[in-house]
Amino acid sequence: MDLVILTFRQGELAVLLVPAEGGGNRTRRELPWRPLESGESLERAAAGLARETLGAPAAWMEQVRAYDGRLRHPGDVSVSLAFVALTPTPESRAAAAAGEWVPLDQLPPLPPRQRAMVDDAVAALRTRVDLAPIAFLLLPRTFTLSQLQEVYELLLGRSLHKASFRRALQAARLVQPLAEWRSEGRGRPAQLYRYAPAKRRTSGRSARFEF
Amino acid sequence: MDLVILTFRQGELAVLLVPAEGGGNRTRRELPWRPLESGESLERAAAGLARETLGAPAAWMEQVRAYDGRLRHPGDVSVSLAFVALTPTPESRAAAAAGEWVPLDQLPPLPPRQRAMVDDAVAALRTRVDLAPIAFLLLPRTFTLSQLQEVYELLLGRSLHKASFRRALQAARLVQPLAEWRSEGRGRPAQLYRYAPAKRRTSGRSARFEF
DNA sequence: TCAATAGTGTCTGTTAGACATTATGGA
DNA sequence: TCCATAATGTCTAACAGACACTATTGA
Repeated sequence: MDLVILTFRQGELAVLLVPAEGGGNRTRRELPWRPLESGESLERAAAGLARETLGAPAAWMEQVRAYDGRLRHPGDVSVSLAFVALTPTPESRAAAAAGEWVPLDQLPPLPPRQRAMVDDAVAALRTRVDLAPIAFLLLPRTFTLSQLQEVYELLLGRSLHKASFRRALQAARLVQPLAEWRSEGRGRPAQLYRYAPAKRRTSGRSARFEF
Repeated sequence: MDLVILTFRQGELAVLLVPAEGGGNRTRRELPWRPLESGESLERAAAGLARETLGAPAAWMEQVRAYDGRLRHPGDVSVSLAFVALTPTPESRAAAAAGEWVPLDQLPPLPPRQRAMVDDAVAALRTRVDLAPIAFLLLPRTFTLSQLQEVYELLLGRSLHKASFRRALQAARLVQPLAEWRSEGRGRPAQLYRYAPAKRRTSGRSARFEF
């Protein structure tokens, strides 16, 4: 069982890597993983591994997929199961309990199976981003709309139109403005928001043929 | 490893069930499954099991997810991996090599873990139906647009507007009309089509908040 | 004053869905 | 003839994206 723990940090998606076990080269890093004990609940095992590595429970977890022996893995296991976990932006002072946040576009060489897991985890998020409020789980409790849009753009892999993004967000009634503003350098300070979903929309999306 | 093999038959989605092994009650049926041998490729094992059960290779396969011991399974395995497979509408004469097509809404009681697999397999299809041309894999080589719309409605779980469906289909340039018509009972005969994707569209779908 | 970012109002082209109408077979 | 289904044209409301503009801070 391997874990892809993701967060939003410094304008990028970052994954949590731990020092490779087995000694050897001391600079090598890898995804957190451990053998699955028989009879163990998958979700419980993944949640436990996340808590150990992160120092706190993950905000969200989901299975990604299973992998077989065709890609090399640091353990000599033939089948691995990958989970993806999300956690809010870590405070700069308190890093993870064990490990280091590495931006997705600065990944060191990983064992091939783990490299595939990272890619598949992000792809899995991408397919769920407009069906579940996962973007909010990557941000701190209060955030600016520009930060939120940045997360969506990272997850979707493309830039979004600002006015349209805010219109859709307002229509979805997902966030609540706070009486606080934050200055991020040069320009006008941004109002802070918090995630506060109101009521469900009756989706009503039609058949699309996007392939 | 368990297999959820689906097809479109008589206006419904149907799943392929085989007689339960282990003797016992001779009317019991279950999903096809077999233990995974260590070192075996997951995809290859699933494809082999599909070919044995179906008598022919499946048109498409994908992992669904892994399950643990919290739900009972006919084998005494603690962890199962479910795959979903699609196959075109079977000819009425030539049934599956081993097993029987059962409409999704007439499922007999299944082992709880397999019941969850069926639900998850359909849910997984639902999320992919507008991202991959899986609907065509459930139909025979030639089909009417009403049949195609019926498949989409079953996969999406809701009814679609006929004119809009055909407009979107035409814009996607996925099907080609044939010089054949088929009469389905009372009304005007329907033109037959075949799957013939032309060129890619540059998706361009924006951020949606459908939850 | 300038640069940079936040936030909003208006316009327009696209499109999903409603509605109506024609086409064509079987009963 | 009537009915059921196929297939298509037109209209409208909704909306994504473009554009422009105002607001508010730091340099």
